[in-house]
Amino acid sequence: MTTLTVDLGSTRRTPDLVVAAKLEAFTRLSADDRAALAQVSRNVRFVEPRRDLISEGDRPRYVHLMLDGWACRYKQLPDGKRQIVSLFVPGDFCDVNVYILRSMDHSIGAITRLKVAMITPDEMNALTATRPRITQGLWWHELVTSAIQREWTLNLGQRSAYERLAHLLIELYMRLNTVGRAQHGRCDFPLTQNDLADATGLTAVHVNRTLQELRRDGLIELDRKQLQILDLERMVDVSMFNANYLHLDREGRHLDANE
Amino acid sequence: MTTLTVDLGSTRRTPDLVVAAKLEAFTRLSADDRAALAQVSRNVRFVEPRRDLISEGDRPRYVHLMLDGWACRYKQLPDGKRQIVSLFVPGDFCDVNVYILRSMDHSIGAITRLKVAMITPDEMNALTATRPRITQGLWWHELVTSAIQREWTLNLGQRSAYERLAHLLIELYMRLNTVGRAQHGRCDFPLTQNDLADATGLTAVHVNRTLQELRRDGLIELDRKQLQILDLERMVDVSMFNANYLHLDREGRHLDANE
DNA sequence: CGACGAAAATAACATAGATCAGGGTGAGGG
DNA sequence: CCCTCACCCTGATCTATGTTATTTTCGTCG
Repeated sequence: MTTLTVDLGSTRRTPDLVVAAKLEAFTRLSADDRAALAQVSRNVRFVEPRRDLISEGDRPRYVHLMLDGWACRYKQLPDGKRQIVSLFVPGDFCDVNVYILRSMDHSIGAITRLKVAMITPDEMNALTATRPRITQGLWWHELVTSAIQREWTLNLGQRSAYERLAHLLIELYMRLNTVGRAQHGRCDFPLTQNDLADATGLTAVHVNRTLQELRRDGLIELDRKQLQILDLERMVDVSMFNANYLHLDREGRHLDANE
Repeated sequence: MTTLTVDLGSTRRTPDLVVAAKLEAFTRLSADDRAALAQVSRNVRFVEPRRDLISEGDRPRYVHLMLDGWACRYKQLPDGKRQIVSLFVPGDFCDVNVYILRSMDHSIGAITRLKVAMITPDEMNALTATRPRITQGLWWHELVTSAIQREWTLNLGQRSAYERLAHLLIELYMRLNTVGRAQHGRCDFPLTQNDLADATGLTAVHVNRTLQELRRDGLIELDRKQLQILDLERMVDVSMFNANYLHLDREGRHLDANE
């Protein structure tokens, strides 16, 4: 993980292979590993914002891999309420193994325009059969995904609106940072206040009020889909953010506040 | 765990092998498969109520399998708040593959006295290398566990206290039913109102009031750790319960309301 | 450039659920 | 047999967040 110095020239380390960046948060990959990942990402599909990549009830046929753009998993209740249960950023896999199930119990929707790789079960099997580090990496990825889901449960169950939003912002910043899409406290942030409301179990009105509080307190700037975290340390503090659940603990790896 | 009262002759299908019952909700198992599961469950440990099976920060060394009793995953915040993020009932695995991680990001605590099998990574590998149906079953189990975690997110984010509690009660009833520990709307229910509060993100006071509403509305009886669901259909209705996320959809299998 | 729709902001008011402060009850243990 | 401790229950009050409704800003597209 190389650090960047100047605020801006933000060269992306692996513009073409975010997945590799993601898995390398856990394990080192060989050139062959990277080639295998690239190989498996050839079958690409684009999804327009606000369209579903896959809908509740569909039979899952592929493993999806986010190459670019943001997406969300969501569930809808008969009374119309919607909960975003998780978010996908570049480098995230949807569900290694989903195709075991008969039908999706939730939908996956595009937030921005999406570039996704569609990987067949056969390709997945070939990958895991021949590339043990990737296999390990995928298991790690699944474990982290579960850990994030648990943290969201905690977030919704126990944190106030203010803490909850701060926590979500840090999490996303951290996740983007590990794939080289966030530095110096700054990252793209395409969620609308409505999306944030659906993700945090709050109202859009209250999200609006609370974001303003965060701004007033000098913690963040958020404007035109750009997030700037002004004081990460205080953000971590007020939201009781503990990064252990992201399991970014490869040997020799460490995150540094201004990275 | 001995069964209760009169009511009916509730014969348990697989008293000694709950896991098998669980996995058979998804796939058929051969006699050899069952033998392998029994084999791997030899190394047993007991945990007293309110003690941790494993604590946040510990390095995970085994896969745990619940042979008897109830447990919960929980996370604690620096300000003392506690969230139960999931519940384990007999037949549940803790985390196939956890041992990949350096340290636990949450604790697992016993609710009742617990009988757990401790399975080593080697044993797991041997199991998955030789028993493909079990391997498939374990993947299914992991997918269902994730789906439950997402449903909890939805539950906390969008349902009212009344709906939320009703939903949780049905889920647990269903899960117990698939391993033969619940029939005719009745099952053991060892959670205190405090536990329920920690699991639903409510106050114990409000859980109390809400349970009384559920009783008043003729939906449940809950007394001395025994739950009776009086009107499953209405419960499903008011809580907007949709069983699809449990993926109990093996061919030829179906749940029936009074089972 | 103007105009239209989506997103953000504001304000007044309503309420589910939290908080606080007790009181009651029943099962196990000495 | 009574004590005790955990659990359950109750009532009064408070507040974080929801609701409804309207206005303002912004980005895009003709």
